[in-house]
Amino acid sequence: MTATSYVAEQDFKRLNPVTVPSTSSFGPVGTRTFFAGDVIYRRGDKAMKIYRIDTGAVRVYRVSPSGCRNILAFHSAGEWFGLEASGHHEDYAEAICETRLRPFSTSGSMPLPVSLLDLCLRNLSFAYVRQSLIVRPTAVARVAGFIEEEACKSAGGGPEFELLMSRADIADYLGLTVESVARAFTRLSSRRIIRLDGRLHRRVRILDPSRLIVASL
Amino acid sequence: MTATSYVAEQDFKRLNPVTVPSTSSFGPVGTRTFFAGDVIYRRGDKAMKIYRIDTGAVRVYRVSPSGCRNILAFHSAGEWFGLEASGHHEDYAEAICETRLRPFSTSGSMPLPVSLLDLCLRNLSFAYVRQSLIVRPTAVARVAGFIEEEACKSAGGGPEFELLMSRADIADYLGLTVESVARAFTRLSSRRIIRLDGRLHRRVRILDPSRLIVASL
DNA sequence: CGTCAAGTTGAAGCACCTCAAGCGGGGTGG
DNA sequence: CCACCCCGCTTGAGGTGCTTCAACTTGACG
Repeated sequence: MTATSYVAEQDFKRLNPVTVPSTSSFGPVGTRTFFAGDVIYRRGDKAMKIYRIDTGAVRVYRVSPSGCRNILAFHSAGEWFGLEASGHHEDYAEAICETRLRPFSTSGSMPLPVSLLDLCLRNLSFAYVRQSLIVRPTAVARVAGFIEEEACKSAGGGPEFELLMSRADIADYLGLTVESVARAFTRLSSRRIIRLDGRLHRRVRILDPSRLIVASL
Repeated sequence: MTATSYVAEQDFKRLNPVTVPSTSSFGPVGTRTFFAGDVIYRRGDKAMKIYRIDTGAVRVYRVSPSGCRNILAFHSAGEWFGLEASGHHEDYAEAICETRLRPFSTSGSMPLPVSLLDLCLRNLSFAYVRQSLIVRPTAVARVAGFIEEEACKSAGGGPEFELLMSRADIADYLGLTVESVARAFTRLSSRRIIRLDGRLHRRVRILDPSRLIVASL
């Protein structure tokens, strides 16, 4: 179980053209833009805001005492994250691609456009789904379940969609190694259950939804 | 019905700063008693109440499409459970041993003695802890982490405590088989990190806390 | 064209799972 | 009272699948 290096995508970010974070007058706090690998908050930071994703995607993770990164959740457009029980963040949040966020202060008197309880229940529900993913016995089952999940989130159930996250991110989310994830993808691909295309093989087309479900059991 | 009543040492001061008024002041809802294996609610039941545990312990689980039981959480004295996002329960709840509960209606006009948001945040926090447990690579690491967790919850960090749940429960919680859990226990035991005693070897004494931590990494 | 990052593939080793058998305590019935 | 059964736990042997380490491919960028 190798600890993944997080330096990688930050280097990648430096190659991207730098744009000024737009401070459009949207509500009490403006929109902020992040690039792949940018840190949104760190463990230990004061938790005073919650964030809504306009475009892009975010990974929320913790680092175990042994140094392994453990991704708790991927959040994509329309979702909220950043709510903490205590006054400080217990985890890290990073953009996995170009991402526009709207922060909302939780301490201010400004009314929030979302119920904190609903938000929390939704994230709890996500957590339970992930738990049922991780305990699946084989790597193929976990990856197949992950693909189903992403298909629902990204494409509204449509057959084709783009994975925003790297294989390493998926591995740290599913509790597998990068190699096992890659092998699971190729196995599903060679069995004609999915097809992989595009840059870094991150474009997924589900060819046989019913066999994908069978594979995920 | 097996009247196997494991009388748990309760000190329910720890997690909840909320003080619960006596049942009488809350009118219609009283205390209910369950025995080991009794069902508290089922998947599909209308979710109209939340429950506070007075004494005993509860397992909350789901059943995967493939028929595997997946335990999401163990709750013990002082903790709350049963809150659902939708109007129906997505999971099952059963008593692990003799358990006294206080149900509180969430729909009534009666004020609740606990913040639903706090409750939800706490359960989310539990879920994240469990996730970091499950992804640990080896069976010994998972079981060691589980023992630490239970020591904190049951004995307030004390060196000796009683496991309320069976090895099968632990297995379904950690994503392992019963045999692997048993082997991990014996391994920790023969390495003099813990000692197992009592009925069904459920009494655990932590002999070497620091090596337990090392084993859990 | 060289470099680097991300992904894929191969080979060897080990950990977990499966199946099976063996304990041991508690409860039941003769 | 004692034998028996049942259930939970433990232990053993064999097979499978994941991890580890390593090499290779591909695409992007300068």
